[in-house]
Amino acid sequence: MTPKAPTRERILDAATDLFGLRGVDAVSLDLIAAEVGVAKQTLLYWFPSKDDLVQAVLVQAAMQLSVAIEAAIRASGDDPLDRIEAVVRAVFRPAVRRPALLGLIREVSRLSPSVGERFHAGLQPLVERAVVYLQKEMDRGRIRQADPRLIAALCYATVTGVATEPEALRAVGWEPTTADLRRLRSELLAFLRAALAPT
Amino acid sequence: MTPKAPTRERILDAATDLFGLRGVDAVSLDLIAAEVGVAKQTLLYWFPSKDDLVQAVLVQAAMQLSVAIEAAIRASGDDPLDRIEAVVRAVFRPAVRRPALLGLIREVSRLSPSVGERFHAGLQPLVERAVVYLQKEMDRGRIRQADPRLIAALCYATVTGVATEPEALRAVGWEPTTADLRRLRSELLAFLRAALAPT
DNA sequence: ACATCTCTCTACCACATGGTAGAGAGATGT
DNA sequence: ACATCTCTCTACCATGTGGTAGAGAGATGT
Repeated sequence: MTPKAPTRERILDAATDLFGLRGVDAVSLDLIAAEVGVAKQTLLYWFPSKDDLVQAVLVQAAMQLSVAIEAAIRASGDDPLDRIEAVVRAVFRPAVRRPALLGLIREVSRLSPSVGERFHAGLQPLVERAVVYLQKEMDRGRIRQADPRLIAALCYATVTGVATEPEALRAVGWEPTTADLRRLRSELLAFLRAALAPT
Repeated sequence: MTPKAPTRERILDAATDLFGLRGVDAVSLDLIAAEVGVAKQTLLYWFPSKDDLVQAVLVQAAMQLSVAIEAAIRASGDDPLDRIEAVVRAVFRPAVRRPALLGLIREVSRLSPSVGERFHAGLQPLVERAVVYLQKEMDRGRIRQADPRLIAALCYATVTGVATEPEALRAVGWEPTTADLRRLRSELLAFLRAALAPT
């Protein structure tokens, strides 16, 4: 039997999956508690309120994604398209292992402003760096000239959109098999490369 | 059966906005009733349950989008990139007038399977036509060679993603002004054109 | 041995929610 | 005038929710 992870961590993990999969509103503290195998009050001991739990979950998710992205950037080559591909792959990997991760991010917009605020602040440095980088590469002519901020948003929308909308993918006959997943990733990368390549 | 009672329509309209904006789970029947200015039981008279209301809202939204898209296609020229641009503009227009419309669609994935099923079935013909069209234009060499089904999904993800994630746009300094909206649309179109243009 | 601290539990509550029952008020058909 | 149909309402309920109060069980420090 695997060593029992600390209660707090197990709660965070279960909450991440459930929130990302079904949405924050649709998941009750009772459900999470049942999933973890503890009493609801144990949840409320570690996280004084549901909002606190949501916030903790978001902070952890943002951390994990940030770390994965930073690592991918450091390990990637110089060409901007290669670097972007590395980032997308880095985002895809955890998203596959835990499909709820990206779905979670989309929950942010409908949570209380304070929570969204903090999440936003946490990712801001990453966003700024990305924008600066895009601008620099555009100036160098290695990426198509455009508004780097909107390009960042568009890439983000494409990646998270396609990774979090199984409904849309099923509508075009896609299925969550390993093979289809690989095809999806490769088409996504080709799509982004084409969208960003200098004219 | 259902005469042109203004009440029913007003309920549908309010529900569309609220569901799309805050999510189905987060909007109570009481809230919708208050918004419309009737008693909750009046809602339950027109729509026997909340699920029925949700379904009706989705059907209406799908209809509106379908009609807008069909009209755009019919009115557009022959070039596939122009045609795609026309469709995107057609989707953007109602989405701006009523920001909740596209947000609503993203709710589908977490509703009861039966509701999702029906919605899916309603849009299926449109999707199939789009895929066939993309394939044909790829064969003609007027669109970049790729899997037409995944291309459809990717375009969908990009458009709805960017139209429904104010959070992501705010993160890059975007604001919902008319001017910024126009810039966003024009960048989005350039992005898609680049992504789809033949190599 | 005692006090304290950490962690989990049972028992309970106030409240919002979706939904039921049924009455009243006009309109409409005969 | 009467019956019926359509529409909206007030009153109420069963359930699930987030959250409180506080006790018990170990471990740890003195």
